[in-house]
Amino acid sequence: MDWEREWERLNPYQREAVTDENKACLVSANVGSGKTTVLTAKILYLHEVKHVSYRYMVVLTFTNKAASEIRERLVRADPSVTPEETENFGTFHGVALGLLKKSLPVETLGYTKDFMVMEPDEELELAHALIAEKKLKIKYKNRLRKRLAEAERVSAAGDFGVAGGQDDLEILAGLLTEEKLRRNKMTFSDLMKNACLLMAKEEGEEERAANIQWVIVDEVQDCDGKQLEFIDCFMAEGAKLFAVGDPNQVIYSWRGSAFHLFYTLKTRYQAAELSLPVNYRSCNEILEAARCFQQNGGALEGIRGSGEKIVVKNHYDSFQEACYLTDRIRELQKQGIPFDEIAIFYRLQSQSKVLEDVFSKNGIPYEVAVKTGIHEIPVLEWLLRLLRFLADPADRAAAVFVLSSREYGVGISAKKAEKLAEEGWAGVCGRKEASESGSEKAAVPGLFERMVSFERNSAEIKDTNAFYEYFDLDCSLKPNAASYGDDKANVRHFLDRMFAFMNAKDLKLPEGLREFLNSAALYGTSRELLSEADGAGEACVKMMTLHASKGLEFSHVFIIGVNYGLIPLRTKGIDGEDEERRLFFVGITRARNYLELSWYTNPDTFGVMAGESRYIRMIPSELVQGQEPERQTGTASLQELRRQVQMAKENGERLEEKDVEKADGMKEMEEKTPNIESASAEILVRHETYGCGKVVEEDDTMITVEFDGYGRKEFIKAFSCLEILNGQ
DNA sequence: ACGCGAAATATTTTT
DNA sequence: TATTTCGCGT
Repeated sequence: MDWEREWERLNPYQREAVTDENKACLVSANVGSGKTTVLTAKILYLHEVKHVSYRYMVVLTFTNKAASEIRERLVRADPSVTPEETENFGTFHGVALGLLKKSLPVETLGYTKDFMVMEPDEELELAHALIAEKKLKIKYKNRLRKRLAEAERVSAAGDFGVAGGQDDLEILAGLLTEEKLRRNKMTFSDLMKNACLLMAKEEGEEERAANIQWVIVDEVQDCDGKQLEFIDCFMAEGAKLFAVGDPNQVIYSWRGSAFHLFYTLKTRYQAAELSLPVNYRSCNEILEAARCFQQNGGALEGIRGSGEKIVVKNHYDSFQEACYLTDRIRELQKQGIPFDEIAIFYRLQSQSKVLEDVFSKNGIPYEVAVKTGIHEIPVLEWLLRLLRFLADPADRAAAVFVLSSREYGVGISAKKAEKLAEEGWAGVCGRKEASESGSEKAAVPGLFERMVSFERNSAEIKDTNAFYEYFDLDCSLKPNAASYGDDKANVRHFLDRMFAFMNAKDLKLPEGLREFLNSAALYGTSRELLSEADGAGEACVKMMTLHASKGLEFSHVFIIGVNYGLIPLRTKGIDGEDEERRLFFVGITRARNYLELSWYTNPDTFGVMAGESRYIRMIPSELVQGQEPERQTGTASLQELRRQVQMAKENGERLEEKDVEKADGMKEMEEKTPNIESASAEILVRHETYGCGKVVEEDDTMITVEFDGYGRKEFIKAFSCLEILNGQ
């Protein structure tokens, strides 16, 4: 490979980081400063110049996406790398799983080598089953997942008893651990915990860990305690550390990432501190604005020069905004900006709904960045349970789910399925008594029997078709159902993936299935497991939360709802507020060329204040291209109509609109709003389900509409989806 | 089983 | 600030 060429591309700061010789080196990498480039270059440098085998490096990332990006770049620069050499390149959890499977003595903890990864939903189900079985008293059962995670963090931090549980949460946690061990399963956090535990033990460590000479970490600022400990295990064996991260992009501290992490690492390993100040991504105006939200004082230098000013806009409400964005995106597209270079960021997932509605009505192709995982597709969720049962016939909950599923099961109640599963158990244990409960079995189609006898027959099932036919899946997927086509495609695609995985690893069915499920648990959120039918294709406008925007970049970025109460979100303490600021920083630094911020005059969500967020006023005005509030054309929302009426009436009698400082702008507006009936004789509206109707009464919060055929209906204004028909 | 006041919680999400 | 849930009283 051509190391010289790679070297040429680096700036002096990047070079310094790549060649750093310290035992531990912490690189404070600013946004858009070529973090991944440095990471890849470091790996290549160690290999090419220092002659360190890839095998002696551990490369840790937070997400699968980051892991595959590094691997891709590595292969591009050095096509000779093999997957075997880079076994320890991956996510923290992936690498931990690999170590546990290959070299760590899991037996000493009571596990066997073929343990399985337990997905979060499975753990939650198990917890609920245990609560029912042991009659535990647990408060806030619907927030159990959060409470358990919290309890685990607290106990990991060593504050025993501080949790001071008023319920049986701690007992439950204990039982859960026991049960997981009994079932030979580990959750994501168990993977980290157990890997640390076993690596810290002395026996056998010299042979294994002493080989690791370098630990290379991406996005260190997101590490939690366990991940830090994992790194520490390698360090204890004499490995060197090269970690890259950005303290300004700590936006997941609510998930347990340690905020003082840079400081901790610096003192623990006397790490050298370097920085990558040069931002290659954004134009000056955007960087200038970003600096206002930087908390960690490192310099942020741009090299791109000036571009467009930042645009700040004010919309009446989110509906108006969505209409405006529709036009704006069309306009941009006419100027040659492709859809997939445009992104819209917001604080809350729920904010995407209005945009989705308006965009799909107006034919703007969009994609909401939600994790389109397996679990959101019912048929795959069902299949997954089936596979889980096949991998572990002791998993009764999985069997019950499969059989009693309304959509794909055999149409029996959960209770009956439970009973059957229990009897089936007896059947499996002592097969001779099979004829005993003949009447029960005859009533149930063959699905269950096939599930139970799968293990015996699995050797003959070598591909998707064989599997599909063995279970007569056409029968389960119900050819008459509307979703049959999609379901079948999804199932077959998933099975294809499974068999491809097994063939690639040269595994047969029973073990191969377990391996595949483990891998699906860790990498399953990626789109690869889903059918290509949905997703792939034309360029789309991307819509996502500010959190989800981290690590991405776009030419044009719109951040919407920059109001008090949303950005920043109303938070508990000062530290939470700091994180909101970092979140905003992350958002604005995604933009390469154009950034537009908008806020609502009349937010339609409770708890959100009218008026621009303090954050907008923190941006120096010379960077901002001022803009008058947009006058609405075309379809008017109810609120907009009200505004127009008000404007007409108070013509000349100017409102004190300069008084932006006031947070109670919304209240003020409502007080000054005249009753709509005094200004307009008859207003016709349309409702999604009731059709057309006439407004008969309206006050500040409620509106009453008379519909043909439905009579009078009352709506709360903030929630009503009424379209004005004669608003102009 | 139901009603009431007090208390707690809300948002972001990868593996 | 609004909604949900808990726990205690009937």
